Amino acid sequence: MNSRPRNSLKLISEKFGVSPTTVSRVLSGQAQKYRISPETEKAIKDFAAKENFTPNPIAKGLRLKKTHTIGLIIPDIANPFFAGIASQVVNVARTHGYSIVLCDSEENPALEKQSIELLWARQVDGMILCPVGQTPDYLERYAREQRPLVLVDRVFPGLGLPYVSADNFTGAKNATAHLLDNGHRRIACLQGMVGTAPSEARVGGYTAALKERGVPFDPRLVVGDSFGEQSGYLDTKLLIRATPDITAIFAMSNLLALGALRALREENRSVPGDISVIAFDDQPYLAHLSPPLTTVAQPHLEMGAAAVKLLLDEMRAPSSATKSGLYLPTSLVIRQSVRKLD
Amino acid sequence: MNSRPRNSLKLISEKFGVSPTTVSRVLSGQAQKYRISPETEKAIKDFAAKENFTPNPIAKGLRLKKTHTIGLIIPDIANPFFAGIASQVVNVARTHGYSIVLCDSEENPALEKQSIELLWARQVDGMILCPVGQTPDYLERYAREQRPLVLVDRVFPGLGLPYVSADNFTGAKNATAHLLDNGHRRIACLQGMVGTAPSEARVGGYTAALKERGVPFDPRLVVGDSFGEQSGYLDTKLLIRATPDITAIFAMSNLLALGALRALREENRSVPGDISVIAFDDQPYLAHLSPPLTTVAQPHLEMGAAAVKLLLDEMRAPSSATKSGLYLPTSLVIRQSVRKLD
DNA sequence: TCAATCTGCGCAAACGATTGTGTTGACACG
DNA sequence: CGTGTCAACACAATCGTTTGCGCAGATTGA
Repeated sequence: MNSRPRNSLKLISEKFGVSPTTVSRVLSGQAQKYRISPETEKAIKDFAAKENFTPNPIAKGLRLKKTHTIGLIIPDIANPFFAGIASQVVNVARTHGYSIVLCDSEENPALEKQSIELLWARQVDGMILCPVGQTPDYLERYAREQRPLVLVDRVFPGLGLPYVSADNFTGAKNATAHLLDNGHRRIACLQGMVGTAPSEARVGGYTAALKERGVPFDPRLVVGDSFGEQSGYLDTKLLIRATPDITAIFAMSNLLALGALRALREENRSVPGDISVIAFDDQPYLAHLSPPLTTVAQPHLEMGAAAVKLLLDEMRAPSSATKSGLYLPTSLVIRQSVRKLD
Repeated sequence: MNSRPRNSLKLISEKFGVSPTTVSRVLSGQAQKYRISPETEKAIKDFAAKENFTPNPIAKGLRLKKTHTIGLIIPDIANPFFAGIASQVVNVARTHGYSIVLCDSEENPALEKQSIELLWARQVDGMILCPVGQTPDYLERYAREQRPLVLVDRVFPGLGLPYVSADNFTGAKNATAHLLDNGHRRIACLQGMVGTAPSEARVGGYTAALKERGVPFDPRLVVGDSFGEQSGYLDTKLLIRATPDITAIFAMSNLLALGALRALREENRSVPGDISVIAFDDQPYLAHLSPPLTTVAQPHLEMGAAAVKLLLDEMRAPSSATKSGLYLPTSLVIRQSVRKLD
């Protein structure tokens, strides 16, 4: 009733009067190495093709201790940024013969840790992780244990784990420079979760640009503590009350920008008439907002692809000398949310 | 070097001077059923907890022919609609002890078929599929083979497979009625891929609403053949040339609406001043467009959750009498893209 | 005292592949 | 005729679990 016999090496071998060994060797292309006769080989191959039989990966996994499976942990797969990463991870992995087991940590460090353990227990060959929190703690252990694990986006350099991230520093620096070029001097900065590498790097780029132009840095202009829409909304509201002289807002995520727009609309500030806005991370719909938003585009597709490739390297070489991090360049997409001041 | 010994029943059993059988029974909660002494039980349990050992799922899968794994095939994980479904699938599956193997068919029927085969070969216990094409052909086989498989969104009723979808008919009907209520009579309809259930149902709802109000149906007003942005853009362009008297556009997807907006902007038609627009499928950013778009919200989170539950049912009951389909209600989200005509 | 019952486990065969090491029969060569 | 070579495979162990029986010793009842 519940049994779905399917095929197996044994079944096939009986059908041809040979041993499972022979079938296995034929199907793994070792036929001539083991001098299987061409007739036997052809018969078996034809049959396998007709039934499109593949040796059971579970049994294979048990024997070979390789599951051809990669774990992927994402803080929120419904977030387009991460969905984009995931899509490339899935596709590149597939072309290399790997399947993806997907976990969603729901922006929850505890669940993230749990998922990591789950995936290792499930014998994945390697893992790609977009960490959620600030504290790597247990990640360090995996680094020591030499497990194939690569970090994406919210990376932790210095942990001894390979990682790939956008060049947040330069991206933010260029965006800020763009605002400065357009005459803005009082530029507010809606940052993301403090302590995370992307947020720190972006704020770093922001201050670097200011310093380069000799514009004084005002700590009151750097606000926020989350990448979410709520935070963008609230902090923008507070901002235009506390420092009404700002002429531009640099929102360090997509959602922060949306929140900012909502707040500005409620406060009857026009964009870019009264206040210019730059977002971080491009998404198709940003072009359709009112106004179309200027933003720093992250190469999130490339990030996903790069992560898989780094991981594959890591998986074949038990662990080369130093784990290399990878920063991918961003690009400034100029639309219509920045006004030129005179 | 490559060997990661880890733990195993055998290792643990040797540590406690018992047999692997005993350890297995303790860890699967069969201790008293097999009269394992409380001391032995506790010792083993404590050790397992400390090392947080779990019996190797691969070996378990081989023995039990159950992998506690569900396959999920999505046409495009980067599409927020599908990403939303996926997020719920992952989460609900997790709470039931199942992991998700994710495949992306890239809107490609051939790749879809290939992915299905891959997943079955990988011994998934069940599968959730968002089909891409119009022709079910090979799906029928799985229905006959009684495999646990549930369809989502682009469903095929009458195939003998359980499915879950939004109530596209009623959703479209209500949206059209909303336009009619606002005085619109010449309502164009940007449909999706013809032959797919969602598109047919939505067009069905549209015509039903017209008929109910006695508004004549004009076939020239129903155009398009894809859910993509390009199609929305192009067909809108053509539409306002061919039938300039339209006062409203019902775009039957998100992306179609974006395309329509782009075309209308280029043609200098204001929304909703000159032309009203209703979209299908709500996404957070629609509220931030100019103007905020009125749309038919699909319960895509619920759809994902329902799919998993249907699948779990299917997996425990080899196959009850008739496979039931499930239509989840939509809701009309009224924003500012529909103008009241007088 | 002997059989019956109970306690507390162990044996060994799967599950479906992979692999190092045989084994067998045919043929060649000297 | 003896031996060596070669073609064409087969054996059996192994990966880590689960599970239907089975079994030895202790206790109990009559």
